[in-house]
Amino acid sequence: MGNTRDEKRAALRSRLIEAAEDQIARHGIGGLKARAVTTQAGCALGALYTAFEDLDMLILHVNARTLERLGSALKSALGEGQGTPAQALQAMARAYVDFACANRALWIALFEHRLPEGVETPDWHKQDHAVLIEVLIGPLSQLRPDLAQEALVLRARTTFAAVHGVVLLALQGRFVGVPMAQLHAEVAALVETMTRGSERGQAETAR
Amino acid sequence: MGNTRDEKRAALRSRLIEAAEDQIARHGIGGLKARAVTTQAGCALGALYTAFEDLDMLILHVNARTLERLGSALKSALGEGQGTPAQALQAMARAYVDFACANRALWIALFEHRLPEGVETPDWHKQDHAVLIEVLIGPLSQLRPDLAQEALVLRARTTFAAVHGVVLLALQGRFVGVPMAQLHAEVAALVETMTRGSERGQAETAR
DNA sequence: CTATTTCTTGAACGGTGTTCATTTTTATCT
DNA sequence: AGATAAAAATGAACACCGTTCAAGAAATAG
Repeated sequence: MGNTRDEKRAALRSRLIEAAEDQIARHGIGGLKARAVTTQAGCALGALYTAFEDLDMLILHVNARTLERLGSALKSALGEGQGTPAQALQAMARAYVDFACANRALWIALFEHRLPEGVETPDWHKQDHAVLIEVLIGPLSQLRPDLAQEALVLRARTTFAAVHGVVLLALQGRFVGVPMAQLHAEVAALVETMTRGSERGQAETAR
Repeated sequence: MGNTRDEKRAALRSRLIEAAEDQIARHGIGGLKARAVTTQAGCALGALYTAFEDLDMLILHVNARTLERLGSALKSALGEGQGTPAQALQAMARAYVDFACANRALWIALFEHRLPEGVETPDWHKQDHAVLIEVLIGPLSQLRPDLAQEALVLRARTTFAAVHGVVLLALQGRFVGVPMAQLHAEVAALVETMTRGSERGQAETAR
């Protein structure tokens, strides 16, 4: 049996990711410690560095899993919210807020984690984020048929970032953030304002 | 002379804040080290802890200074952008983007820094953030005279957070962020969309 | 069963923020 | 001014962190 090696290696990686996910969910990204995670995964301290290059890379794998679940939630909301583009955007915004609230620490880890100075995010993980923008392209292109593909992608990033900013400041508990009790309502109001502004603005943009 | 003690103490605090500001500006908030900052301030390692409770508290003082400068920039933009509320909001958004770009690391430090689990931000520093919302109340109340004061404050926080999100993801260099080259244009487009949506939405909100 | 290769282990390393006994400086009192 | 008391500055020492690597354990091949 020559594949026991690879199987054990994969199992170790899996156990480490699971343990890291649990640690981050419970203590935040700053509470992820190499010793705690290896103990919980049932391996030696050094084993972490045979499975992953780095603690940072382990975090990236946790984030990849979180993004996968978040992507599913958004796609599901996009499927259910079939009607006007405005309804689709509202459904996805709601799903985004719900996911962030239900997976607070893991969601925050997606955007709080920073690689050390000079280290670039690996390409495989960059692509994991793409879904956050892709789901917006459809409804946005209906709302703004005047925009070219390039401008549409930019506007999708901007739209995502706007909603994201409201959720982030709220969940981080920042002083300037919206209180959690009003988060759903305020995000809904923002999306409504943005869709209305787009509908009306569409004609004038060409000047 | 009995005030030499307090003068020296104040001078030490000032030197430490200045050194910390320089370190953060050059190496980011993660590059702020107690030994480097005390060396640059010309004092012993332990002196830091006679002047401030903590490295975190030193960072809060740096952030307070940054917020003061940012507040001035926003107020100045509000004063110059006298015309329609839409113009005022555009002027302040532009000033916000300009400030963030010109003070990248210090601005990022405002929102990336997190206190350890369980430690609450002191009240004096919470109030330092208030200006970010206050400058929006005026133009927003003109744009939405239908909203009560309470709802207006909420909407101001949401509006700020939306613009903030776009700037943050861009300056952090996140994959889903808007490229820096398009940041000004996209923020301007977002503010325009939001103001148009508000003007049009104002009547319908009561249902 | 032995020899060889491969992987796993955890003590050790360098670097971090923070503390505290010691020294040095400052203020007070005759 | 000099002696004494109070206060503050100092930096070695501590606890904890991520990461490495010589040594041991395990798996594979002969």
